[in-house]
Amino acid sequence: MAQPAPAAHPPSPTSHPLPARGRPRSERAHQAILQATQELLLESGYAGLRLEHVAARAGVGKATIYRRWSSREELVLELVSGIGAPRPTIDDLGDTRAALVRAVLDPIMTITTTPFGPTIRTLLSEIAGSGGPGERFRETVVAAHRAAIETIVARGVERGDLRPDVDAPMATEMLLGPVFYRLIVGGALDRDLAERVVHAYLAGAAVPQTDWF
Amino acid sequence: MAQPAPAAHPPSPTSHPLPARGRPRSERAHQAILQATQELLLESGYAGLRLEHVAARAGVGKATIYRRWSSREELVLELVSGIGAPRPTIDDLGDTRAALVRAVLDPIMTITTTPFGPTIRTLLSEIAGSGGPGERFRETVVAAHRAAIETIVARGVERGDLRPDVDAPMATEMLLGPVFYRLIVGGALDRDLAERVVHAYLAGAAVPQTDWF
Amino acid sequence: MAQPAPAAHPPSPTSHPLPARGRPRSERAHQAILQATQELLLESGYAGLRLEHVAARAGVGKATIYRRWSSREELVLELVSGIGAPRPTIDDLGDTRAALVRAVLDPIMTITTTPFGPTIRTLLSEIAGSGGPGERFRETVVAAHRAAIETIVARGVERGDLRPDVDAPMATEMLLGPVFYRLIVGGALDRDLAERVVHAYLAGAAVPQTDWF
Amino acid sequence: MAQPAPAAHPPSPTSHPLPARGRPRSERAHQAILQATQELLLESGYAGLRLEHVAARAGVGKATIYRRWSSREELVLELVSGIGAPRPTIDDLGDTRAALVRAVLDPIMTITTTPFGPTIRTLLSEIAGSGGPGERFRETVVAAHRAAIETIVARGVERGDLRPDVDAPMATEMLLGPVFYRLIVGGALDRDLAERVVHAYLAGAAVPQTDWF
DNA sequence: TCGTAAACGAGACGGTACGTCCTGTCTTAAC
DNA sequence: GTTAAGACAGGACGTACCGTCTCGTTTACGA
Repeated sequence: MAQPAPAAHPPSPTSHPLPARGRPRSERAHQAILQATQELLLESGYAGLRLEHVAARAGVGKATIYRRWSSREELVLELVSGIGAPRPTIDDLGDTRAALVRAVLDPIMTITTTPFGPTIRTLLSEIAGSGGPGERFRETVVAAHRAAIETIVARGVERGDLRPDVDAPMATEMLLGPVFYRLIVGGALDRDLAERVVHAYLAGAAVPQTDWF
Repeated sequence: MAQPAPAAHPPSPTSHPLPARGRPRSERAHQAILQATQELLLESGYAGLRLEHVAARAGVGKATIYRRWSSREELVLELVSGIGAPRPTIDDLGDTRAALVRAVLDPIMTITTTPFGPTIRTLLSEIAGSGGPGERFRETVVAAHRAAIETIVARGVERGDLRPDVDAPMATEMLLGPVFYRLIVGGALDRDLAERVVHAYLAGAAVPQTDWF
Repeated sequence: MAQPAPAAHPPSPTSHPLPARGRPRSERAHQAILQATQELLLESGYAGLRLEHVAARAGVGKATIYRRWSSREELVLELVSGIGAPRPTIDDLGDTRAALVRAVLDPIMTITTTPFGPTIRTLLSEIAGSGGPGERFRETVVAAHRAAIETIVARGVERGDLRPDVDAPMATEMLLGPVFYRLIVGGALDRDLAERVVHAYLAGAAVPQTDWF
Repeated sequence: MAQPAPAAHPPSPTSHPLPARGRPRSERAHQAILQATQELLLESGYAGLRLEHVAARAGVGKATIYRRWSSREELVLELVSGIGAPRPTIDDLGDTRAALVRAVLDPIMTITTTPFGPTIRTLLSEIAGSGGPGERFRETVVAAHRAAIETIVARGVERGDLRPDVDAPMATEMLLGPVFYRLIVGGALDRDLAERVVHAYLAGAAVPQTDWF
């Protein structure tokens, strides 16, 4: 969840199997399109994004865009998928709390310090939908975060930091839920949020030593 | 958070100060527009909503729509704002846990059992934005939920059910965050979710009697 | 062909047969409508005339216009018909040439010195058409001119000023044709035109005493 | 004044200086638009002509029309300008009278036997106006007729058929005026009219050998 | 002195067309 | 075979008027 580099163009996964007939595709045009899309997405939002404007700003014909991506959705998703996986937080050193704070802070930093934050905001509706974009976002970004948090929780239990009966599958919802909540509803997205979320998650709200729950 | 009744048209905040010159606006047309919008929103999503189609289905001229709402956004937001406030949960009977479960379950039920669930999903990007629609949604729906939860938490503390040092302002984020998380990322939205969220929130994940946190 | 006074409202031809129940029609509104129509016709032409604007400028409801005239055409025609007949040129004193000049000059003066000139220009297409407006124009304005000219020609023949074999029915075409020609094609509309037309009409273009024609 | 062929699209006055970038304009669409305009103009008149209907009947997008003509007026005028110049009547064989009859008959035939007659009738108001359409009509159609008639008159004088002192500049008004008069006011437009106009113009109405004029 | 009834101003109504903009496809000449 | 350019058919946008209607108000007449 760091390098914003947009992936290479999909039709050539690794190498070019064909002997490459005719004029080769322009890498310059490809990058210019992605760059222009990025800018216009932030200026006008997803709903206001016009491929005609992308083409004009990139100095490219519209057909050159359609040759590479079949729709506005496809094009934008290539940008967002670049958010990638979080650094796996594998280099933990025995501090469960710190690891959780880092896991919460990671998406917060992506949202607030990279261009993908605003982009994601404008794409929320598409991500929430059941169509391709949402699926792709879930498979890449979300799955990575969930895996990281579940790893930390499992280690915390092993280590004796966390209750053995902790509801592990809910951990991601409890810890990242507040981040998404503020993404939608508003509110600060900063280190303080990460720390208070982790604290509340660990400490619990109920008076300890009671058994009414 | 129950009656979908759309508010009366905006220009009359409380009462009608003017003697009402000219032919009055047709309540029939007003309702037909909202009804058609509702239907088409669910059929095609927000991005696919065409005011021309709304007008046609409602049997109304386009001008009659624009006379009431300045944009597609405004129109749709009036629908969503109809979600209104949750039943205040003030009639609680001393059971803090049950009250919290109900507070979490309330938006879940709205999302899953009323037409506003799908509608909200398609409007997430607009709600997350800083424009008028998001503001309005926050002022009505969100504020009501936050108030309800903060009331329950305050009572819980008074009653001795909750820690005196509980991070009360974070309670809404911790409890509703998971609901928004699943709204975006996917996952069941049901009573089981509400109960597990409340349990995790109350119990905490950390091993009790420790003081490492 | 002088007094622009618009006729009284059509539904009461001479007297009021009904006992006149209800509020009587406002003469003030009637005049204001005609006045506003006149102004807007000159500002925007017939094609650009909007009854909505007429109503606004007259300070009148649209229904008040439709109560009196069934269409834009009807309203405008009432204005144009006010052009009326030429002064009959009956007071001639034996000078055929002067009478003809006056007959030609009369419509020229109407066109150039009254508001009906520009109005007629914008209505040419309607007048040329076979619909009601043209019919009305022909019955009133045109018929009067034709009658005046034919009277003068007949007297001229009696008097011995004009050839006995003159093509009398063509006289109107020959004398007023050039006026209409310039109305459409452009060119000065003044006394000089009238005099040259009459001169050419009387003298003929052919060399006299020949018999090749 | 015969071939209705509409001129090529305006932006290429003589030749195409640019290397013609992008897809070239479709000649097929161009002709379809003019054809549809022609038909609808005769069906509904100028005032009733709807570009939306033209586009539909031509099987063309509205933008394709606006790419070529900036307004309804422009489009229709291109049709009318197609009336073009009269056959120059230069091949005259010494018969001044016959040449004049032919010059008068030429516009009569255009009006009565081609689709441009009704078209011109509906456009009279526009032609009479000082705007672009009228200017264009005058520059093409009117100028050609005037030139033809003035040539005939000059030759007639040379030949000794016409008076040396004939008011040559008035000849066009005298000969074509009656045609325009009947176009507006009604009346037969046929060979008889042409012959009577020319006879009256040549013979003059006054008794010959008098000198009272 | 009062209804009663029609006209009044205002302006909303269901429509239709406007002229603009954008979509996704196609067609050109140049490379 | 790809490129930039730009025309293509289609369709929605938001605005402007059409001719009709529905309000609350005004103005006259006949009871």
